[in-house]
Amino acid sequence: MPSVRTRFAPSPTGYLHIGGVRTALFNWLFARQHGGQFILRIDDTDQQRNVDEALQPILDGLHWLGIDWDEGPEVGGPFAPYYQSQRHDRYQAAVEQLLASGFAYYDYATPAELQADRQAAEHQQRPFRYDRRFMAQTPADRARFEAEGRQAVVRLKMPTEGVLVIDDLIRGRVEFEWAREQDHVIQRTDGTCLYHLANVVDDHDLQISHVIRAEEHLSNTPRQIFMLEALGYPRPAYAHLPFVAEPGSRNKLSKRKLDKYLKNRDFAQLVEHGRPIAQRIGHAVEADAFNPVIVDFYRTIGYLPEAILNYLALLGWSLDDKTEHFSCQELIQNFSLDRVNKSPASFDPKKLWAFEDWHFQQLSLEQKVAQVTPYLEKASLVASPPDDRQRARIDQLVAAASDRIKTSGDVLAFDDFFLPDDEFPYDEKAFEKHLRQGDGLARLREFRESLAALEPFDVPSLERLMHDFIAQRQIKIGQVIHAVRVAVTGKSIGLGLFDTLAILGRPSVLRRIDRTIERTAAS
RNA sequence: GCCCUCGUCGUCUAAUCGGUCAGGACAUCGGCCCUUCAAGCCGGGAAUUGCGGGUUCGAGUCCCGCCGAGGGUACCA
Repeated sequence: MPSVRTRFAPSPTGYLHIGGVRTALFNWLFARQHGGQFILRIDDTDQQRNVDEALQPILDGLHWLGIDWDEGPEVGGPFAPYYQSQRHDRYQAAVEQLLASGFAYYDYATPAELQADRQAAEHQQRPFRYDRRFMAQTPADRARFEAEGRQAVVRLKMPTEGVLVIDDLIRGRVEFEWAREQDHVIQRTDGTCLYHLANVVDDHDLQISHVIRAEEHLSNTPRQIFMLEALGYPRPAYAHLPFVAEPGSRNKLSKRKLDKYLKNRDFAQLVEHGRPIAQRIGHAVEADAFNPVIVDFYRTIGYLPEAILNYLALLGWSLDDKTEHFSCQELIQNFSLDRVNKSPASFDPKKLWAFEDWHFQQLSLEQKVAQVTPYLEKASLVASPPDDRQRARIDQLVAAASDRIKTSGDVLAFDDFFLPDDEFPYDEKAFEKHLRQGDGLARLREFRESLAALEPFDVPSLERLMHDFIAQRQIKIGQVIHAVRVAVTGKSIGLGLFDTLAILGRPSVLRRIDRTIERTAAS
């Protein structure tokens, strides 16, 4: 049985697109499930800019997600090089073979002539097909055309009749009439080769067994099959995946349309949640990469790779009518191409968020702490690495925060636990409401006295203290708790108050309350 | 224009050979709880399966015709 070999072939564009990840993921899952190889090939045929620089973010993104490749950049492999820009001699050889065997020809039509023909066909409302009037059949023809100052491209000599049948693993049987196909160009006048030729040669050279790619390539498959058969290559299996579409639409998700997506409430929320986190750790938020269409966005904010992979896997694939949560291992075990959907699936930021929440809550306390600590370090809230006191505090905080932390970066919402007692900022609205108005300040002073005498200073004692405190005064807990919270954290939202006080510890709590009381005096 | 693909609640989807009130999840809405936030618990609404025909005792599932969306039709990938 021939081994399963799949590939992901990104162009070095400088970023890893979320739709690209889904394609990579399906290829990877399929290869891993069958004990085959997953190959990373770089489609840099017409790349002007610095390939290394534009490729690195893609490699980094895949590494981060845990999508590893058996052959390709960084790891090499038996079929190197894995960069199309370095494989030109292979393409040249294929072009020559096609020419020699009569499956391709030199063509001397100018772009202007072709354009005119195309328009004429359009006016007559008939399908356009090049009539080969500048096809050179002999060396003499070539010399004659060249004497006229014409330059040659190489075109495929496509069949003019018959039907091509493709058994797509996802779409089923698809038929194309050869007569509708064009004599596509495979080599330009400057000698460079076009994508489809390169693609066919590379897939063959790398012994790709299953071509799993986006559906935009389905219509391109006939010309590729024509080439590979003319070249004598075996036909790989094909699986054309539906697009990952924009939120609430059938259009392909695109990096360029961020402005438009931001008008979508859910999408905007995703960005609004991430922005303060990114800013806090010194990550540029205007940068192109700060965009939920790009994987780096999620890495910056501290999403879990498992959550993203789980969500993406379910975008177009499902196991049954109820299973939603999968680890990578479970995906590898259960994935199958025949349960991939045919229709485009739109990207839903809210659902991704729900997966992130679920996966994060699966983590042990220790794992959560490990996830979260780098964020505190990057924001300079703790030393790097944190000292023992800070470490203990992170443990306590994460435990008390419970599911309030959903992405690693969320820990920064609790920065007040790591700021000096006389430096954490106050939310002015909350301060006004709970400390300047009503009797919050008076309660705070009284409560401070009780706190000073409390022994031991832990959660159960604090609860008891509060209970007695409000019972004696015949007041409701809300009449004191908010004032205390704002006094010690500066915020009106946060952890349970008793946890907050216990984590801070008595000296810190008293200093913070004193600072707050002084602040009410100053106006 | 022509060719190809797709079309089930707002979104992701489920529904063996056609066969119980079209199921689940996310979102949404209400209620409970309550110390803010987050959560938790209980409940609700939401799809005449793109539309119109046909076959059948019975169709989301089969057939025909429309419509809509996307892709291809490049010396783009």
